[in-house]
Amino acid sequence: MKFSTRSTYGLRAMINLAQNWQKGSIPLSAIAKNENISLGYLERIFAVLKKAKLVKSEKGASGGYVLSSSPGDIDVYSIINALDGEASSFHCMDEGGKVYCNEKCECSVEPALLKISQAISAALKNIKLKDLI
Amino acid sequence: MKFSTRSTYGLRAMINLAQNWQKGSIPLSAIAKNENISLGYLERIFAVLKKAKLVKSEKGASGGYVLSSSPGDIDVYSIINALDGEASSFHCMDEGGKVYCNEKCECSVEPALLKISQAISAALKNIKLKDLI
DNA sequence: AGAATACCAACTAATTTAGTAGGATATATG
DNA sequence: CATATATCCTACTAAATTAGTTGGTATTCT
Repeated sequence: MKFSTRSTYGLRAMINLAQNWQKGSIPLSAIAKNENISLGYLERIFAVLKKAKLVKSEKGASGGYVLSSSPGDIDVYSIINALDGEASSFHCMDEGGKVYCNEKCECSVEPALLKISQAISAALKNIKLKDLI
Repeated sequence: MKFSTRSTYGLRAMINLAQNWQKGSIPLSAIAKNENISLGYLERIFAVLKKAKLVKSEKGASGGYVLSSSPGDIDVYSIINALDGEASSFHCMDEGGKVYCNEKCECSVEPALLKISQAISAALKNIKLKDLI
């Protein structure tokens, strides 16, 4: 289970923003250069992060992105969940955690997969950006 | 971060084996039918699980697969790690946990990604097959 | 002998991923 | 006001991965 580059890039960028939090808006071009990530790709990643209300943007010269709340209030789960879909869920599990592997599914594995899912979510929710600086 | 069907199928099959542990070898055809998974695909999944020494096989009629140790001794981390590569690692992180996003990488995110990686691994190592029956 | 099983390799269609290209819109600053 | 610097938006593409199929071979129980 590897994280996609999308998640990885997103996380690295968010950590970058957290490190420069007091400096106000940071343009993506700076982050792209810092982290050696393609600017165009990073733009689309930030479109998602913005939609998830994890960052705010300011247009125009000297604009850029800022965290929408303090590094202590944003957890890793939210970031990964926004970028790679429902974090720690399984192929045969829908958004609510319901398993649908069989038609007549009184599926014996449902509680098992759910348990694993929740363990990972809990672990990620417990890590805040502040802890990663 | 979704688990691939490979991991999901593998987990479901392993849970199935754990449930039938006392019955000895179970043929893949039974699991495939039970779990509604394509037999050919399941065969390749079990080739990996066997290589990782998580299951043992017996050829021939009335053969099949058994867990290599008791359901209390096999954890979810081992299964997912075998099937989907180093569990909870990142795009820019090699097997040892070293980050290589930049050439001149005294990379500031390395400890961060490592911390996340380890949190997930720990959560998964803590769940045994026995806990999922 | 025959059936059931593990084991193995090659091929394929579909999807996802990561990245590129080219622009439109907004805004701070000289 | 002009310009540079941003976000924002859409479409395209090459590469990789994924899930699955097919057609076998080797082994062993009955």
